Amino acid sequence: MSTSLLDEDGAHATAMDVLSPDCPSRVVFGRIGERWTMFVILALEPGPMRFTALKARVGVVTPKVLTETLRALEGDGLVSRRAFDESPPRVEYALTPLGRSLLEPIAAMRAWAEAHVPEVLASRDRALS
Amino acid sequence: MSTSLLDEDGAHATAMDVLSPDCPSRVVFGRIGERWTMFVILALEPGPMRFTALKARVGVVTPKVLTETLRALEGDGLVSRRAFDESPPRVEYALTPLGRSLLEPIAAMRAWAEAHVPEVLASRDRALS
DNA sequence: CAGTATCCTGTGAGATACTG
DNA sequence: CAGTATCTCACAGGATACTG
Repeated sequence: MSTSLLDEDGAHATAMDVLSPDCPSRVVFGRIGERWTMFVILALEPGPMRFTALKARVGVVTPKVLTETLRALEGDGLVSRRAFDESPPRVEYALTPLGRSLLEPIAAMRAWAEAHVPEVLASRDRALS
Repeated sequence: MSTSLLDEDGAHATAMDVLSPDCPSRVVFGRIGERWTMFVILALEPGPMRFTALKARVGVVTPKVLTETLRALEGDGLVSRRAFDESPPRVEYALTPLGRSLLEPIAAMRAWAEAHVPEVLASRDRALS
């Protein structure tokens, strides 16, 4: 993958590349690894949303951290920020088309979670004994 | 999702649940958030592997961290550990069926990365100016 | 070979308070 | 309302050395 993005052969052929330090995959796995990214993206799924509403949906996140996350996602082109020149201020965050496209693989993860989390939890219980 | 795993309606209906503190999704997103999980799983894709070989595939990881990661994945039932009573010692790690099933959503992420990482990187460049 | 055992550090993230 | 500004800290993770 780091050497050939358009590689057309099977999964095994590119499996090693993801492990190379300069592989673009690290970008993705690095970003989704950040604690709040996924939640913000999922929270934005219904549509454009104001800061406070977003914060409420995400839950316990502090404004500082939410802002940091949003800036990062903006920088990645996954989220757009639109400020209206009003008083009181009004700002709307939304997923960009690129950001919306991430919903699909995230959905795959969620589907996996729904299907298999019970097994994982059972395994964890067993591990404790 | 936290309230109804078998919910059959659309994505929007369950979008909020993932944000609840007790949602099982957190288990997944929490685990994949750990820095080395994905890499270990991907590294194990080809088949059973010894500690040192695994370490070499994953790259720069230290033995301590690799061990921690493996123990966690073992606890989750995603990876199995098999020790042969020989000298020198020999241990083989492998994906369990459950662990192998995780390869699918991971593949979706990788596919997304392959398709869109250039856009993300371009956006980051723009953000720096 | 397959790990442990220590020690150490950066930083992601929380708490709290304040402002254009 | 939509953030900033500080301060603080746990802890994931790294470096290094050692062992059954």
